Amino acid sequence: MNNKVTDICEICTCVHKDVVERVKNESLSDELIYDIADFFKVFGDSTRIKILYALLGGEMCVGDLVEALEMTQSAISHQLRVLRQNDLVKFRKEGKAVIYSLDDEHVNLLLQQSMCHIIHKKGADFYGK
Amino acid sequence: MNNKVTDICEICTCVHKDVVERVKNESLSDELIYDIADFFKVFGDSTRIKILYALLGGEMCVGDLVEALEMTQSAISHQLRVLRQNDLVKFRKEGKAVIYSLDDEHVNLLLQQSMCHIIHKKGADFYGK
DNA sequence: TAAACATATGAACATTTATTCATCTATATT
DNA sequence: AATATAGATGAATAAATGTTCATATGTTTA
Repeated sequence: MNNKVTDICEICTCVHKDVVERVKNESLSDELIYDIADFFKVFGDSTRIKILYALLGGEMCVGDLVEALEMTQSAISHQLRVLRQNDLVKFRKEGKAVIYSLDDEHVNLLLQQSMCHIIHKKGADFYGK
Repeated sequence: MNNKVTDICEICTCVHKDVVERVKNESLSDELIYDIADFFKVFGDSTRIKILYALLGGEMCVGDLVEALEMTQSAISHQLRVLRQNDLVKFRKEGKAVIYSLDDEHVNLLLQQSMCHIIHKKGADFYGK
């Protein structure tokens, strides 16, 4: 098969019209779809997960994160920006330091849930090293 | 600054030892971190979100998805593989057709939650087109 | 005011990832 | 058995993403 988006209907015959019709009617706006995907994308990076998990324990300045996660200051800072832009962390300034904390109640819930899910599924050890 | 991972401790002085110590002790295994990030990564693509959302309404064959989402059969099939590999969808064969459905109770919950979250935050319209 | 420090950021580079194209497999129909 | 159909998949390409390097900004201290 070689479906162009424009001529799917004529070529593909294994179609349940009622199902397709219903799904098309109930479809979400493209904008919402992208927002949902982007939301998850933020959680889809190990550095950001580490940062978020660290902040679950309380606020931390950038230097703390750099040392605790053993990564460069630049890498941490770039990822903090992503988290900021998506309203997952907030910050306050204290002299030279910038102190970050979780911004969102949902974050906690979401991380806990996903960990339960994964641990349950893979039987992974919770704490490591 | 120019932090190498190996010499962070000597260079960076804005560090709260107690905090760093605690975070290091409570850190998750690298494996679990990657599993969590990978888990979210699966939801971080608009095509996969569309497929999952479509399947929330009930099982569908590949051809139905192709037509409903107006994408090529190949693109749909590739993404179904990702969803399969992550145990988010299951399938049964019926003649030539392969019929997919959601595999996991969590998926429903997670999608609903994230949508609520985003709609709440952005005030987006739920249904679109 | 100059120097030091904590953090942020732009550009470059490397890696990952999604889609397309072509082809392959398996089932069904003639 | 030959042909048609539904779906899967490998390779190639284009786009997105994360890290590093170098440098900029803003605050504090000497």
